[in-house]
Amino acid sequence: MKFATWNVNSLTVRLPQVIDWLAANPVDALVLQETKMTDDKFPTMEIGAAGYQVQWFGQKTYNGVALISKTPATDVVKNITGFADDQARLIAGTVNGIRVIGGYFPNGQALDSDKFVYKMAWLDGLRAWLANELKAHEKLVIMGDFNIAPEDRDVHDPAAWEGMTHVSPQERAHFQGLLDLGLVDAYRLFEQPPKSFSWWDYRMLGFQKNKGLRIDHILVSNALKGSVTACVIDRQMRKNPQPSDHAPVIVTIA
DNA sequence: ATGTCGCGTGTGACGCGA
Repeated sequence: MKFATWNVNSLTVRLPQVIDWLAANPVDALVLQETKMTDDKFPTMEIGAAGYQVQWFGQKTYNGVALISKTPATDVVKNITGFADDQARLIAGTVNGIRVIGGYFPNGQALDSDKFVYKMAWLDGLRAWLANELKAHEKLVIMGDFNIAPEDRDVHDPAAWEGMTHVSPQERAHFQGLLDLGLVDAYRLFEQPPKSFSWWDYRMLGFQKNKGLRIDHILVSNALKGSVTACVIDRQMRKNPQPSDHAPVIVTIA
């Protein structure tokens, strides 16, 4: 089985790339972030025509997530149960007996921002809910744009990022807290090229200079850990004429 | 270091978020 995550930075703009990508990468499930559209605008027909099922949850202008799958997702949940949120950031469903969760974690903007307070609260809410999800679903995958670079090796220039969001001790403690629930970072189960990133700023030739961060992650539950055979970042998609600032990440489970 | 995108407003430059 293959599962993937991709922050598309507007599904309106990126839909043709998503359709092409699915044709080239026939995954069992793909979660999208930053669809940036209300539910009435969601391109269900086009995704259906590509041979996929889809569940979606969006809002105007910002955020928005979707769960695309070969077989229909069941027991679908939108946002974190028990955490009141007016932003569309999470979708979960069961696909082929595996609980699949797609999340667009808050950015946080700056450490002294109200948005950072929200990010911390969202992460607290996620951890509490995820603990219950893991009790109910031994086989679980949570993936998405975490907006956290877990370690310095996930940052192109750790010194330049000191004092910024995505790399702070608080955020990294939250990432570790998720792992402590019984999850593992699938990408780090394998030897990977140094300076492997999943996001590059559109500005300042970020991609061309490989000035990026690894902030898009796939965490798998301990019950699945032994079956993971590969995890890769599809950097090629960042070379498209009109790319998202994020590349897809794909995990293969035997 | 903030040079790029995408969106919404409201017709076109600008503010916002990333």
